[in-house]
Amino acid sequence: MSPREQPAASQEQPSAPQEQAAPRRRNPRGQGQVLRAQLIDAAAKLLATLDQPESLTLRQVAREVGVAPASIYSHFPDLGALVQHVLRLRYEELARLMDQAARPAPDPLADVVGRCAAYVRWGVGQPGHYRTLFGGRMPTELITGSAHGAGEELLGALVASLAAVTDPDRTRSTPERHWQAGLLLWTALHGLVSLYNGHGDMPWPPLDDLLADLIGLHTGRPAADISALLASGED
Amino acid sequence: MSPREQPAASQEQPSAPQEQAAPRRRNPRGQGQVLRAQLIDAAAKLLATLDQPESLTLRQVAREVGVAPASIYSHFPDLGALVQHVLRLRYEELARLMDQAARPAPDPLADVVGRCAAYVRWGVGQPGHYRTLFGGRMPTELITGSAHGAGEELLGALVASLAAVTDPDRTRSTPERHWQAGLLLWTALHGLVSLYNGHGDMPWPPLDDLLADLIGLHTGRPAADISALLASGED
DNA sequence: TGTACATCAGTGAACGCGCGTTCACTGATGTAC
DNA sequence: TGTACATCAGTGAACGCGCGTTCACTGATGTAC
Repeated sequence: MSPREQPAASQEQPSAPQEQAAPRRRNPRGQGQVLRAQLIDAAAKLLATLDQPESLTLRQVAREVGVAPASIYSHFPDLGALVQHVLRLRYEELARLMDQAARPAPDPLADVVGRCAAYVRWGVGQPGHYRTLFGGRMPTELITGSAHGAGEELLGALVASLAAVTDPDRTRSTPERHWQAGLLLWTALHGLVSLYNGHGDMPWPPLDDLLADLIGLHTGRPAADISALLASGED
Repeated sequence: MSPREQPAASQEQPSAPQEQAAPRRRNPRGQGQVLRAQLIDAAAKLLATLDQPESLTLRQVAREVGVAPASIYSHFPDLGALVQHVLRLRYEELARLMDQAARPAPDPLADVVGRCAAYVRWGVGQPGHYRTLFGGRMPTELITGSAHGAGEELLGALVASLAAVTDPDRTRSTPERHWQAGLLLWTALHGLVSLYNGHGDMPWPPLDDLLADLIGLHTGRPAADISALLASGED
């Protein structure tokens, strides 16, 4: 993981997609869903880029695509629906990355380390998306409210993964305590990502060192073992 | 700590301070600073109450006090300066509460437990303020940027407090590792407050149980000891 | 003791802006006869 | 093979709103002479 890079600030300049030249051609007949995909891409890009993603506007998305604001209504009832769609995609992406990071794991510790590392790396790599998903009121209304429940899936997998390390044969503790331990691990990961993203000016140690200590505390394993697994799991 | 109470939602109804009756009397001659104090109080109340405190507007503050929007400019150059002032007060309040919670502590463990409990209780008691202080970009610009540095004070005290438990005679570890451990404790506390405030719909265990486990992990002490200290430290 | 003046603590109207949303429309393309 | 029509994929102008900020002003109160 790189020591610390500025998260591509550029708040107020959406890069002016096509200023005056090439004023976007209307899609041909059966291709209405092309704009839909472009709107999703543009909203995703803006949510990832803006450092206050909650203030994304419908007109910003329209400008980014190069389309009239009214055109969005042909594809989404309002901006909320578009953002909700993007968040669902991001959520699925994160859950998939975590599962993929865990799948090749040769043992339970590597599994939980893989999941945690995937979570933290995704979070610090896309601060805007992370903030939109987990930073405030949005997720409750958009994700859980949409009867999707990827949040509980993600957390459930983490709980199981942690329990497999701390209580391999599930005899030492109760499901309630496993849940509580997994929840606590999640809050720790969230706190790390969230403060790291928001307070870049502080003197942060390398993220992998913090992550190794963090996982070490929650699993009861030596941080050195975790560090080795983290290093082997880097791209 | 109470099991879980709704954080006084009421987003769009600032309680209509004085609808038509009693239209606020101008302050007498030397009392110009009275409005200043009222503006600070109103901004503090709104920041604490709104569940998206970052979208506070100058006109909302003016309405809350019952004053013309332009009147604010006599006391603050803009809304940012007013918010900055409020945040500084809240920050000092939090730091003071943490110190007070630690002061009567008979031993290092009670000291760190007192500090953590004060932090978490303040955070879940005033979600809006917590979010404004620690939830995003604001603190960096407003607090640290204002050459105040209460953030580092708060964190520094926590680092020292934790080190007094894990390394009483400061021989087992280095200042760098103490710093890293304290920082990790802070991120854990932040993650707990932040997710608890933002995801009230999840099945949360009692906050004190989570806090006891959390401090237990970071100090290496039994959670039962922490629980006892937490219970004795309640109001 | 009276009075002109200065100052204080705001007010009220106006500005220009970006916003979400609506509505009638437009022009290209496919399809029925 | 031609032509009227339907549909698709948007457009462009307008609306009303709340916002930050400005500017000339107002009315009460203190102060100098």
